[in-house]
Amino acid sequence: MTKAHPTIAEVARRAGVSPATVSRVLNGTARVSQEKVRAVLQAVEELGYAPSPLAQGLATGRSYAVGILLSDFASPFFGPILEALTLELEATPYRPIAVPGHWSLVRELEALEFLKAHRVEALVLLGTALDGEALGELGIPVLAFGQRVEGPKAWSLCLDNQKAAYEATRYLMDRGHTRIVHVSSHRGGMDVRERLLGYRKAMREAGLEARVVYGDLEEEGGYRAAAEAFRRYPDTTALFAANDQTAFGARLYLYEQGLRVPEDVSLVGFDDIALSAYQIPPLTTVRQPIQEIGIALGRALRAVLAGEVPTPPRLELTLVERASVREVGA
Amino acid sequence: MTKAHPTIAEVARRAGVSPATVSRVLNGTARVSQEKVRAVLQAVEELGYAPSPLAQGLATGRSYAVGILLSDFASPFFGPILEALTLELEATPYRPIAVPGHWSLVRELEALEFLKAHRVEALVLLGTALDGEALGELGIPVLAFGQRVEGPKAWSLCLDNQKAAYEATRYLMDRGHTRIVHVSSHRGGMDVRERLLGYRKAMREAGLEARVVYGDLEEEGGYRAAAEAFRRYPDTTALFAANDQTAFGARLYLYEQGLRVPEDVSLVGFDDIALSAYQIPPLTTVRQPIQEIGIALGRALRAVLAGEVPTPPRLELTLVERASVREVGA
DNA sequence: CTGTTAGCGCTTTCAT
DNA sequence: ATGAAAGCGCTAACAG
Repeated sequence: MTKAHPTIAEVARRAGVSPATVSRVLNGTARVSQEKVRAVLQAVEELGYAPSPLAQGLATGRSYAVGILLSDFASPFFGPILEALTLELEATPYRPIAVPGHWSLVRELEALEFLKAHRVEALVLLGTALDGEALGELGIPVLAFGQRVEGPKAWSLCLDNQKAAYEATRYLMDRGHTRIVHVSSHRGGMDVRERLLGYRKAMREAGLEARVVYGDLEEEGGYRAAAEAFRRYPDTTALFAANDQTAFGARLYLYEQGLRVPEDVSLVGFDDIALSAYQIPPLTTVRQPIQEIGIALGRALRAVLAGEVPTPPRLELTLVERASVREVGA
Repeated sequence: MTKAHPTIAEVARRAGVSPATVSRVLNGTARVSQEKVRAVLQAVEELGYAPSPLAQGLATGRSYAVGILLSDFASPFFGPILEALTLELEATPYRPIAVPGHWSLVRELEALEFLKAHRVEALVLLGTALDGEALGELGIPVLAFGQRVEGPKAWSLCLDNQKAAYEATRYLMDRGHTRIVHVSSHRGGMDVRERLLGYRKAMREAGLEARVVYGDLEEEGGYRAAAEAFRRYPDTTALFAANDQTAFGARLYLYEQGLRVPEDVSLVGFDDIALSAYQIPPLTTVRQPIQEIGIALGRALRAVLAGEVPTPPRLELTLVERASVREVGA
C-alpha cells in the first residue's frame, strides 16, 4: 500500500531533484531540462502524488475557490442553475464551493463566514437575502442572480421580471380574463417583488382590481394561497403564480375542488422549471432560461476573476404558451 | 477599512501575547489566565479575526471537510437528500464539499481526485457509478446511498428496492392489471436494477409476461419509453416507472395520446419526490424517505468520523397510494 | 536551468 | 501559564 499523501519532498528525492524543480515542472513556472522533467513526471506517477491545495493556497495566497451561496440545494430552480454553473467552471482552474443558506438569514451569514474563511476569490449569490450590509467589506468580486448587489466589484444578472410579469398578466387579459389573482410571496428577493409590481401595473392600467395572495414559493404555500384566493375572490378565472412551484400547489387545490384547468380556471407560472412542461395540462409559464443563466454566471465569474468586466448577456424572459390558459368563455 | 485577513500574529501583538497563546485561547487547548483570555478575545473582536482553515489544515493535518459526490445538483431526488445532509452537518465542525459528477464516470473520477486533493476526511456517494476499483486505496471512510461500497471503512445505506418494486407490481396485479410495463434504465445504479428484479419476480410468479422498456431516469426518457411501450405493447394497462421523473414523462405521453390516468392506464412511480404529490392526478409511488435518508447519512457520517460504527437506521420503502392507479375495468 | 532559502498562517512540542 | 521555535507542504525569490 502506497502512502496516502506523498509530499513534494518525496517526489523530489525520488526524482533526484529539488522540491523547487518538482514545483516548476508541475506548474510550468520555468523551463526545466527534458531529463529532469521526465524523472519528475515518473516519480509523480509512481508515487501517485497530487499537490495539496491547502499548502498551495497557503503558499501562493490564492485558493482558486469560488463561493456559491444559494438558498437551498433542493430547489428545482436554483439547483439546475448551480448545475450549469459548476459545469461551466469545470474547464477553469476554479472550483466552486456551494453552501446553502437554508432560507435563513443567520445561516446565510454563517455560510458567508465559512466562505470568507476559506478565502474564496469570488462569491456568487443565488437568490439569497444578503444585502450590501453584510457584503460591504468583503473585498472580493460578488456576482448575483435575482438580487442586486452594489459595490466596485459587484455584478448582478437581472432579468426584467417586472416587464415579464406585466406581459403575462396582459396575456391573460387579452384572453378575456379580468378577475386575475396573483400569488406572490414575502419570501424570496427583489425579483418576486418585481413580478408583483408588473402584475399591479397591468391591472391598474386596465382598470382592474388587483387581487393578491401570498405563498412561500413552494408547492404547499401555493396550495394554501389558492384556497385563500378562492375564499376571498370566488369568481376568479385566472391565477398568475410568482413561480412554478406555487402554480403546482395551486393546481392541486383546483383539482381537489373540481375546478378544471384551463376550462374553469387558467393558470400561469413563472420560471419554467424542468417539470412544468410535464404538468397536466402542460403549464403556461414565463420562462427563465435556467441553463443560460448558469452559463452566463459562470462566464461572468471567469471574466471577473480575470480582471475583466463581464459583458451582460442578452437573456430574456419569455412567456411559453402551453395548455393551462384558455380564452374566457371559450 | 480593516485589513481583509488579519493573522494570528497581529492578534497576538495587539493582545500583547504570543501567537501560541492566541491559538490556545481560540482552541481551548490549554489553560490561559483570565486576563490574557480577555485581551485575546478583545483583539480578535476588534480585528475581526478568523483563523484560516487552510493554515489550520496544514498545521494539524485535519481538514474537517467531508466530500459529497453526487450525480447532479439538478436532481429532484438527490438535491433534497443533499439539502438534508448538509443541514444535519451544520451542528458539527465538519463542512461538506459537494461536487457533481454530471452523470459521467470520468467526471466522477475527476471529482474524486479533487476531493482527495482537498483531504476530505470522509466521502459520501450519492448515486454515483463509482465502484471499489476507484475507491480502493482511498484510506478514508466511504458512505454510500443507493450503491454498495465495500471495504473496512465502508458503510452503505441500502433500502430494499427489490422488495418494494415487487410489492408495487403486486399492488397493480391485485387491482386486476396483468399487462404491466416496467420502465427501467441502464443509467443509475444498483437500486434501479433491483427494482427491475423485483418487477420481474412478481411477474414471473404470477405467470405474466415481463414487459420492460428503458428510459434515462429523467422526464424526457420517460416520455420516449412510454411511446415505445405502447408501440410494442398496445394493450398495456399499467406502467410502473423506475422513478418519478420517468413517470412524469410517461404521463405526458399518455396525456398527448388521449389516454386518461387512471381510467385508461394506471401509473406507479418510485421515489416520491416533492412534486409527485402535486401531479394531476397525484402520483401513486414508492416512497423513499428522502429527508430521513439525508439525516441518516449525516448521522452515520458523524459516527464514522468519531470512530464509531453507525447503527443502521430503520428506513422502509412504502407504497403511497394516491390517485394514479385504478382497478382494471372499474 | 536548478538548488537553497524563506516564508504563507497556524498548531504544537519544548522549555521556562 | 506562556513564549520560542519548529514544522505542516508548497511556492517564489535569490543566487549560482
